[in-house]
Formats: sequence, structure tokens, C-alpha cells
Amino acid sequence: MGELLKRTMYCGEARPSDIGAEAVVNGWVQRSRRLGGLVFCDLRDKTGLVQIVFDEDVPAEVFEKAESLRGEFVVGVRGTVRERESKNEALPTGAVEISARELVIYSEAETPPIYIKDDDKVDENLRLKYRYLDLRKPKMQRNLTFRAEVCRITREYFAGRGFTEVETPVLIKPTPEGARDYLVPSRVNNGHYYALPQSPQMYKQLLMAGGTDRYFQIVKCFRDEDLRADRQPEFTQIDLEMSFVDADEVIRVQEGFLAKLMKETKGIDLPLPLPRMCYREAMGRFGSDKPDTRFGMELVDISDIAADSEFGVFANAVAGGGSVRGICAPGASDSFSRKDIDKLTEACRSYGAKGLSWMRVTDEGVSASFSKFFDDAFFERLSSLFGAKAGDLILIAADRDKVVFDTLGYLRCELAERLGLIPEDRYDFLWVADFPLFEETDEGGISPKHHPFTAPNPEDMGLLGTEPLKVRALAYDIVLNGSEIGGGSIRIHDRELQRRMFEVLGMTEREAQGKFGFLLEAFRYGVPPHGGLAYGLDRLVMILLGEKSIRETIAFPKNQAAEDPVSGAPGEASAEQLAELGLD
RNA sequence: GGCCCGGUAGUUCAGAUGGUUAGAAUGCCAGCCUGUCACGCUGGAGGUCGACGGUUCGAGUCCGUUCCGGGUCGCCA
Repeated sequence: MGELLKRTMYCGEARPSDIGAEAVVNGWVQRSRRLGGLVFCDLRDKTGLVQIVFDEDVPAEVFEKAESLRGEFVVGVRGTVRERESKNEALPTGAVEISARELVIYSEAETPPIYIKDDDKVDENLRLKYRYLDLRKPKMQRNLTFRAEVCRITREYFAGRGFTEVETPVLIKPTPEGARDYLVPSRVNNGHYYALPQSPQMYKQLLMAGGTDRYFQIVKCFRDEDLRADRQPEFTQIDLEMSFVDADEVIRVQEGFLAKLMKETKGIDLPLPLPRMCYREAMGRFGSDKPDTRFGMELVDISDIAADSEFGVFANAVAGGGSVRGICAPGASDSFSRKDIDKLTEACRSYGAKGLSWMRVTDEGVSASFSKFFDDAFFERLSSLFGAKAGDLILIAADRDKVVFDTLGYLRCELAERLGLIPEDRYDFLWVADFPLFEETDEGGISPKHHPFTAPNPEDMGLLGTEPLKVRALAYDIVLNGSEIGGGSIRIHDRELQRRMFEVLGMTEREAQGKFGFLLEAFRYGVPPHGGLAYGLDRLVMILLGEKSIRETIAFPKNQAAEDPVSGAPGEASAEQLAELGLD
């Protein structure tokens, strides 16, 4: 198609200071406008757009070629930067244009199935199938660049503080704990499998045993679970571990990182130290272990006054060991019809709520779904407990604590979103600490809330054998705007304590050896006290970019069926491949 | 696995109550056009209404099944 024109500037860089200079730009044709004896062409690369103009001064064959330009042709242009006759204020390059002299068409293009435009509302599958077109959008280029910047800052910060970047294996031993593993069959050892790591947890602890002292890694992790807007089967963690530290030290180092990150990406001075809250308080005030603290609407516990009533829903909830709690949505009474509340109630069913009680506060008094069970004095007390004003809507859930918290935690965020109570451009970080070490399984047993290497709080050690569910862990999550962006803990480095942990979990010595033997063995030869943390990079980037899905931060994401629409993965293996693996 | 929303020109969508040849915008193609920048004007092409089955004289529309996409609950130590 012709020679390569050597680029002298990016499209988006052209400025009035370049006027008079010769310029060569390479890029994609965003759009061309033919006006008879004049052709305008907006040329795009990752930096932006610049207008190219072909006029009567160009040779006839160049002009002819210019007239043939169509969207997404890849071209090179040599010309002169000059001032525009009329500026385009919408473009950073809008004061200038490049008067073309030479045009090379590197590659023609068929009409693309999606538009290369940020606000193009296109079917998600089509976008993902033609991801390479989607990536041409300025927003996607901006997102990828931003992500790379976060990675650069990460390396700069941790490398500058004595952390060694170490790559851990991707083919590891399957550990049937927690999330489902992706399995990789071994050819050399037929019938045996590798797993892809859900996290480098055990290897980073081995690194501490190995004297690495401080480790970090930006690392792919894999979990074969169902997808969500903020969950992909392969995702990236910023993983780190430190020796000879307590939780406060881990947190202090992270706060330095987060402050640097916010300063360099957003120009925000993060006030340190970041606020901390214990798990119980987070649940009680926000119904969530990752509360969004950008707005109020906190939960109010009315179990005391609701317990002793004729209203069975309230009375039974409290009698059954649960609670009655509610939130007060300011000014929501008018904007939420009976039908809207019914829809909210329906949505709450998936959290286990059998219903919602509601109460409207108006100038004329209150009206409530449960009014016939209570007198005026009760409603006055209720209003004052919630601090309700005329026009407010109070929603109340009565059930087991878990259901009440899940329901109200959901409603709080949902209503805040709909009522526009969430301030833009605000970044609320929060440490949530003192998580329970264990949680109850559906079968009534107990399982680790984090992982079995998480250290119990020394203050609660006495409860380990008697009331394990009350034991707090030396674990901490970092929450940003209501999303968990990272979590970590101090690990157990004492063999006897580790042995007791497995015992409490009902795991025999043999089982523990089978699953984690190599880690336990390493701990026999001297292991420092250590702890660490891992951030979900994709999610962190998503929130900082204000995106609703982590797909917007990943170059080639999977769809909800965990397929890569670009390549069609996963695919079938050939008979030969299967035979070699002993799988035929 | 459950629930919710969606599937109609290349793309984004509209098509109350079932009724002539399924529309719009944009994109695409052709012609005209020397200052456009979402250029403009004229003309044109473009559809198995996701698929299958049913009800009906008649189905994009109603019913059933199924496939696909998104969201969500379960799940995610």
C-alpha cells in the first residue's frame, strides 16, 4: 500500500505552538467529510483527534485517495500544521489542523459492527466480541492507561520500601478449600492435576519463611465461580506480605500507599490515618461489613420497643433471637409509591426477607403498614428514634440478624442511589477490623472466614475451644466507597496454634498434612511473625475510574458465561491432546 | 441452580388493543458540494422480528419450550 511515514507527533498533541511545522501523523480515520473540492478527515490515535484537510494544493492522485477514505481506514499523513479558519472548541487540537501533502493508506477497513464512540450504547456481547474495536474508544484507552499508571505507582511505592517483587508459580497444587479451582491436567503425571492459584497465599508465606522479609507482586488469580459485574474468573491482585509486623504496621504501610495513589492519580490529599471500624459496628450501623460511608441513613435498632407488641412479625423476630431494625430515607415518602415499596420488598426477598414494614411521616402524622398494632405514642417514639421529619419514609425489617442486616444494607445503598444521596468525586476509605475468625456453615459447622492461617486475636484465645464463633481474627479489610478493595491479616506462625486451628475446624492431622503439609513443614524450621494484604486491582481501578463493571478495566474480559468472546475460549481439545493427557 | 430485565435493518431503538408492503435515527452505497467539524442536499440498498412449536382466517405482537446477553441471589476459604 505504500511506504511507512515516520510519525513526528501523536494526533492529540497538535497545538498552536506547532503552527508552521511539518508533521507526520498515523492513525485511524474517525470520520471524513467531503465538500467537493475539499476533504476533511478526523484522524484518531490513542491520544485523540486531529483534523486533516486536503485542498486544491495537493496532487490530484492524493486528493483522489483522500476522497476514498472511509471510517477506520489506517493511514499516515504528511503535512503542515496550520491555524484553522474556524476553531473547534470541543477538541484539544481544535485550534489547528494539518494541511496534508502526502497520504498513505496502510489498511482499508470494512464498516465496523460497533461505533468507535464513548457513549455508544452497544450490546455487551458485541462489544466484547469486537474488543479490539471497542479498545479504540478514547475511554478504553484512558482506562488502560490509568490501570498501567496504578501499577507503576504500586511498583514505585513498594519497591521503594524494601519490598521485593517475586513471581510465584501459576501451576500449583489443588486445594479443595474455598473457591472452586481451575484444574490443569498434567501430561507427565497422568491422572494428576495442577490448579491455577486463587491467590499466592501459601507461597507468599513460604517467602516469609524464606527470609524475603517483604514481598509484593501484581499477580493474576483464578477462581472458577459465577461472574458478576465486579467479579471475573481471572483477575489481578496487588499481593504483599511483610515479616516481623503487627496489624498496625501493615495498615500504616498501606495507608502510605493509598495516599500516594490518590495523590498521583486524583490529586487528592488523603487524610491519614484512615478511619477504622470494627466488624460489629459496621454491621450494626450499616448492615454491611463493607459500608459505604459517603452518606448516612444508618440502621436503627428498635427491637426493644418492638418486642413487646401485638404485631407478630416484630415480636416473633425478637423472640426468635433476631431483631427489628430500620432505616429512614429522607424525603422519600413522596417519591416512593406503594407500588415502588412493593417492588423493593420483592427485591429484598432474595436476601431472605419475607416482607418489609414501612411508615410514612407526613405533616398530618404518620401512616404505616403496621398502624393497627400500635398507638400514637409508639409512632412518636419511633419517629424520634429515627430522627424522622415530615416527608421521610422509614423501612423496617424484622427477622434473623443476618437477614435484617443483608436486607437493610441493600436498601440503604439502593435508596441512597435512587435519592441521589451519594456525593460524586468523593473517596471514602475505611478499615474494617476485628472480623470473626470463623463463620457458621449451612450445615451448622464452622469454617474460616478468611483462611485457616489467619491469626486469632490473642484476647479471645480462651474462647477458641469453647465458643469459636466469638473469636475475633487479626484480619482487616480496606473498603472504598462501599466496596472491599483489599483484605488481609496477621498469619499464624506458631505450630501449636496452627494445629489447634485445624482441630477447631474439625480437620484431622492427616487432612491438614495432605492439604497444607508443605507449609506446615516449612514452619518447623523457623518462621517469622508475618502478615500481609491483597488488593483487587481491577476493582480498585474500577472505582477510581467511576466505572460500574471491572470489564471496563480489563483489556480482554470474559462474559458472564466465563467465555472470551474474542477468541471463543474455552474450546475443545483435540483427540491427540486428550490422549497425551490420558483423558481420552 | 433461583429471580429480574432484554433479544426487531450493520448499530441504537419504536412498533396499545393480533390485521395491507414492519418504521425512525444513525451507519452504508451513489451523485452534487471549497471551510466542514454529528457538514449539507438528492437518491438507493439494507429485515428468517433470536430459534422451535402452538392458538388463530391471520402472530413482531398471545401461549409453551428453548437459545443468547446483562443484572442479581446462592456461590466467591
